[in-house]
Amino acid sequence: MRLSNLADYAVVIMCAASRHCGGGRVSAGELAAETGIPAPTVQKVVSKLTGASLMRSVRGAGGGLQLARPAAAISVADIVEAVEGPIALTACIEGPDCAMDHNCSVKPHWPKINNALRGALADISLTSLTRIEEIA
Amino acid sequence: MRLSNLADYAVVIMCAASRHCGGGRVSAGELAAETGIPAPTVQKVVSKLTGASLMRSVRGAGGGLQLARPAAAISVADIVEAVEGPIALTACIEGPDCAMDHNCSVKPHWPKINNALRGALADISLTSLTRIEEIA
DNA sequence: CGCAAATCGGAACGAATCAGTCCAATTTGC
DNA sequence: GCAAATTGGACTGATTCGTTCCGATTTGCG
Repeated sequence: MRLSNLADYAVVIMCAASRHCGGGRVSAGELAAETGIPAPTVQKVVSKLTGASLMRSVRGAGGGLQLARPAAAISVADIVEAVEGPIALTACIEGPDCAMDHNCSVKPHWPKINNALRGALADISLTSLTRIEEIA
Repeated sequence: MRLSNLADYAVVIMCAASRHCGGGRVSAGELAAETGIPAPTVQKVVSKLTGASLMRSVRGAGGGLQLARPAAAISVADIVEAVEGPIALTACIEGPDCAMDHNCSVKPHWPKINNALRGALADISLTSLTRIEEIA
């Protein structure tokens, strides 16, 4: 019940990138300096984010990163899924690895729980995270 | 965004124990045979469950396990917290390990997300998991 | 009253995933 | 054409998770 540090970093990085979205492209080193995350780690997170088409990357001198979509259209659920894969609490949903399988009475109920969690995370968008005065 | 196998097993074990709750005590080996989980693993999960006062254990010959509370009063959130610790997506909530600390604009919003997730899990009780006909 | 069986509890080992770091490929600007 | 800058992927080390085994405790029976 605790997401990995990579996903945590991804949220912080996306939040920092949303501020520079209007200014165009931002380099990975710039994001590392602003977030305090080690530069190589930022690169790793960014690579996953671009792979999930959440960010757009421009290579070469003067290149950098920028959000692929408006900040309002990106939710925490999207970022978490991009870094940690699909939001599924149990592995038995995808493949039949559980020995019980047919006799497991709990199995049919997991999708309901997964949807509840995903919905809770989908309600949080990047704009709501940048609004620092809306905490209380 | 995926809970550990231990927590998954804990939910299945608690669900299996709830059926034997009326019959009194159940041995760990019995639960292992019904759930298909390796017996030693069941013991480990049970030890954590009893430590969290979710189950009551009786040692000695003829002993066994039983639910400490009615099944309706136990939620998935309780079981997950018992096995995996408090439901907190990020570690920065408890201790100041993040270098940003004061400048992190995302930090104040995590409790809201954590509460949303915990609420989603708290709505699922053991009785709702045993009701197999209420899936759809 | 002593013995034996059965059970829970904790500790140790191995494996897998995760976090962090480094180097190579590519592209733009001069 | 050259050089600088940046992304992308691959490797190493560490932490945590999962599994297994052994010991301590308690009850039932002879």
